[in-house]
Amino acid sequence: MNMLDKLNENQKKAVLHTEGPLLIFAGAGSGKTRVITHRIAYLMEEMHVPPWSIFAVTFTNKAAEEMKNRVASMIGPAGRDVFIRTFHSASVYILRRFGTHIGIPGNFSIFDQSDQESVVKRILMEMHLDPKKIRPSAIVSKISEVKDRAELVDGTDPASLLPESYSYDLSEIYRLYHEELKSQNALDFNDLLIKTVEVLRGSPSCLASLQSQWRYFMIDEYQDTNYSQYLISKYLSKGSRNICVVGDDDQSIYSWRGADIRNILNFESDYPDARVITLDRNYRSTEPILEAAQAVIRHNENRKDKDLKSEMGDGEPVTWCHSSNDYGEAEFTVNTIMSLKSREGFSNSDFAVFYRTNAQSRVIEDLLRRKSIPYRVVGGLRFYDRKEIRDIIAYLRFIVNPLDQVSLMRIINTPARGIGRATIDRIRSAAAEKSRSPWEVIQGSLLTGKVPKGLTLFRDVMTELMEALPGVPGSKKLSQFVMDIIESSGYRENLLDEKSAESTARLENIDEFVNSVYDYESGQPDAAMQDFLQDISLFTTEESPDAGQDSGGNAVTLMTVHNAKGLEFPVVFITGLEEEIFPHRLSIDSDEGIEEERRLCYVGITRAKERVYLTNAELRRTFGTLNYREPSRFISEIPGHIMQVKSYHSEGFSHNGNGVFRRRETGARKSAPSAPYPAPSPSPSPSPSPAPLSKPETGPGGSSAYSLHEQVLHPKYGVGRIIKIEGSGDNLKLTILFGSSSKTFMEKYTPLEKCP
DNA sequence: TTGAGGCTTTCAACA
DNA sequence: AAAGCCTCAA
Repeated sequence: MNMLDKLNENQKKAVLHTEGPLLIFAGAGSGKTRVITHRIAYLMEEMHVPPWSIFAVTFTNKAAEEMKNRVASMIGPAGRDVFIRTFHSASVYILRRFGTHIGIPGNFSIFDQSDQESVVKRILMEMHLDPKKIRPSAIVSKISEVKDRAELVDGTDPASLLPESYSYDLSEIYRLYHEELKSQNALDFNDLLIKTVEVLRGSPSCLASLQSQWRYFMIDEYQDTNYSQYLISKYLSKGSRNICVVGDDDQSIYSWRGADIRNILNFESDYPDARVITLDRNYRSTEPILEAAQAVIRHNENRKDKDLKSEMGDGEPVTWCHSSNDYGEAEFTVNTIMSLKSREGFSNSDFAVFYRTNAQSRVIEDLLRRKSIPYRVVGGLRFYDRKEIRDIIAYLRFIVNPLDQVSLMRIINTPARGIGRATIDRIRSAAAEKSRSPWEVIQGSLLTGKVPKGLTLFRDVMTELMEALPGVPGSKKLSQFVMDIIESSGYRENLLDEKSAESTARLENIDEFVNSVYDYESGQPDAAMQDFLQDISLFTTEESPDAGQDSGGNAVTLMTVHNAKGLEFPVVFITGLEEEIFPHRLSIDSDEGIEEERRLCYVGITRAKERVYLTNAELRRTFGTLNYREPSRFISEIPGHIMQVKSYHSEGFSHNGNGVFRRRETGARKSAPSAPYPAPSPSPSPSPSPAPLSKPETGPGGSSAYSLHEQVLHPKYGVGRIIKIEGSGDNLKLTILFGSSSKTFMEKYTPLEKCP
């Protein structure tokens, strides 16, 4: 078997150690994923372990998908039967199978942060507290923080963990919150893990059945596991003891989500017979990049000392570029991208631009767009977070789980059907009085007095849909069902009537959503609607299907540094390296905070294979106002002699055009920047090479069966003339002129007839 | 009850 | 700068 030939000594040892506990300390770029995938392949090929006996968890869906693909490409399609998921997704799997043992029906809703906030907001109002003074999001994060804590999972009264001395009773809110979730048959993200622990602890038969199913465990990014995740790994692997964890304390960046670094540091005391293997040869970054990254991370006090060695040889030094403002920073970034493309043959997909907060992406996006460089934004406003998608999902969620009031309240008057606050209050009080759920009140017509027409309509439409819910696998296509909802709820018609650029975009997104349902059902023909909903609730870092200008793949990648974890790119820009941005203002007051920011910076730099550009802007617009920012301390932690220093002065005006950023004369800033930083030497700005011609737009309706100016018959609007054709395939859109007004339709939804 | 327009608040990272 | 909340006229 030459599978092992491509591995170095320690990697090989890690692959060959299949029985008993194993801890792999894997430095950045040391081939961690390679080891995990080879280990899985080795287990299957050489040890003849069946794929379904292997349990692997990674940190993101993306990483899980990637790992599946890599395993499949090594050993063929059987690799796809290995259980590779995120912890949350594995928990949903376990809860679906065994949740009923602890009273959780399979059709539970999963509440994300905004769902949690609306629950809390209502509780606050019922307690006569002002949601404007006490922010629901703050309460939600306190609740979540407590639920991440080991003590709670181990059965301590939550009230004792909640901070006191507030003007309100936090533990009362906490209690009501959970009562509310229970009554709505909903779980939040923390619950998924906590309830899974409960199942494993409380039901020996469930545990035994899972332990006999899974015999080999691999936990990636172990430094970022929280206590519940630690317990889930521990219980599941207790039978076989074949647990392999992989991690790097320097890359722990999720302590704010309850990640507990002690899990990895205590592994050896948990498993005294554990084998420990360290991977410290870096196969990703050139020497100067690795040097700079290590120079930064060495400033952390609280870490295991280690030294990574680059196997990639010498390269270009890391560049620091100081700009006068955020617009200039973006200009420098985009100019450098263009110049590397034309002079050194890099292509768009070789570049990644990182930032600390999502809001920073805008300036860079603007400039990329202006220069016609295709880009994609990973994370940020997720596709499933868009209003119209959330609305449709709320319909689905409510139909699957009629106790889900958060969803009900979202859709009851969306689109507008004349159900306002007064009616909703009446429903609520009737529900409370009769101890029924709001839907039971609506459904059973339990309201006294006259009922708005819209409510009766809503009741009838929803009842019909609930009866048509694809229950038996294969009875009705999920995608067809979703299309029915979009139609019969009036959602689609409402958007069609609006005819604005925005409503068109929304229709497009809804169409894209239907496509995603279609893809899902093709991949999993037996899945029920509840499976689909639960799966997509966990799918968050998925990039929007229509992000950027070009989905063709060759695009510059934009994302937060957090999102960059586990990825690599030839050229990396880390932007906004300023005090109060990166490190972030809210982390700056504590050593732990700063150290986590520093690890984040380390993660960012170590994503790069060949080039790193660190940038900061002196003047940045935040919340609509301009602020001066000092360069980040992390820049000063890189010795001047291994870094190339530039400064870039923006040409032209700022984005808002009011001259705030009027160009300074080059050299106007003669005074050296504050002491610890090497003085930026004015250097010619990278001259923008001729921008590569942007791809010509996909010709209108290349393969379409329709042609411009053709006459067609619409079932509702009658005969019209096609005046515009956009998109193609499933996205084909036709704008048709009826008399003096025009309407745009998605071709795939519209039964049009051609008129000869 | 609706929806336009004005005022306020918000941006930390994510499953 | 942009989203969300509130108010008020219709």
